[in-house]
Amino acid sequence: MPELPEVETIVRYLNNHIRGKRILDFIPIGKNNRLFRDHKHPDEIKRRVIDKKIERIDRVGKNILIKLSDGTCLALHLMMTGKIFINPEEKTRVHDRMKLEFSGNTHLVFNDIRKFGRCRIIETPGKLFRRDALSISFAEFAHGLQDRKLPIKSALLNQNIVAGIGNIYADEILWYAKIDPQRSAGALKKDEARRIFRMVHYVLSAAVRAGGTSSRNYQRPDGSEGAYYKIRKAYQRTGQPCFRCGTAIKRIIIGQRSTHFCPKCQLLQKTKDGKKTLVLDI
DNA sequence: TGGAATGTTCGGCT
DNA sequence: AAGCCGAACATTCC
Repeated sequence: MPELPEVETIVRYLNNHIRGKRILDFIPIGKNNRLFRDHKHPDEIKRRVIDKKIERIDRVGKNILIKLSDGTCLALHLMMTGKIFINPEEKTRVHDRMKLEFSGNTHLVFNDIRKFGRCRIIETPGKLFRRDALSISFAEFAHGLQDRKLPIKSALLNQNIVAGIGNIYADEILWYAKIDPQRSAGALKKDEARRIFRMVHYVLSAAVRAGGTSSRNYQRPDGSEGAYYKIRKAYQRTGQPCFRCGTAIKRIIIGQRSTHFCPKCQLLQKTKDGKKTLVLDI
C-alpha cells in the first residue's frame, strides 16, 4: 500500500533513472482501462507528453508529479495496488496498464492489479496540492484538526487535512504519540497535537530511510522490498505484545478502516477527580 | 465454496 | 457542511 514513504522512495528512484530523458511514446494497455478516467481519451495525454523532456519528478502527498519541459506535469497516483517498473522484461505482464518509452532505450511501466490508479495531465501543478505531511507547519496541522469531530485516526487519513499518511503509518504515528485513535481530532489538547505532529515526521522519515514498507502490494521500482514492516510497532500486530508495556495490541474498526493500537498506553483513563488523563508512567 | 478482508479516493446521501 | 457509507476492482485467505 503505497503511502508517502513508498512514493518518496519511488520518486527518488525515478529522478535517478528517467530525469532528463525525452518521452518517445505513450502506450495505454488493455481494454476498460480506468487509469486515464480524468481525460476523455488516452490520446489526449499522448498528444501532451510525446516529445517532451522530463525536467524532474516531485512528490506531494502520495502523488507522483512528472514535470515536463513545457511546465505541465504528468501526475500518477498508485492508489492501492499501483506499481512502477523501470526497464522490465519485454513481455507485457497481466496487470500492466500503461507504458512510457524514453530516449536511451528506457521504459516505464505502470502496473496496477485493482485498477484504482490514476494517470492524468495537470496544467498548473503547485496550486493544486498542499499540506504535504513532511512540509506542513505545526500551525497548519493544528488548524486542520481544529473543530473537527472525527476521530484523529480518520483525520490523519484525510488527505485534505494532511497529505501522505495512509493506514499503516497512521497507526504507527498514534502508537508513538500514545494517543487513542478514537479521540476526536478537535478535542485534542495542544501538547497532544504537538506530539502527533512530531511523530508524523519521526515515523515518516524513519520509513523513508527504510525504503518504505513492503506489506502485500508494494515493492520498489527495482523489485526490492522496503524494510519498515519489520520494525513496525502497531500495524497488523493484533494480539502481539506492545513494545512499551506488553499489553496485547488490539484491532478495531474506525471509519471502515482496521486500526491497531495499544489499549493501555494509548488509553485515556479517568482519575479520581474525574479528569481524563493519559497513562504515561509505563 | 464463498464471504470477508485488504485500503485509497470519490461521490452520493444525510 | 461535516461525516458516514458504498463503490470502484482483483486477489488472497480461511
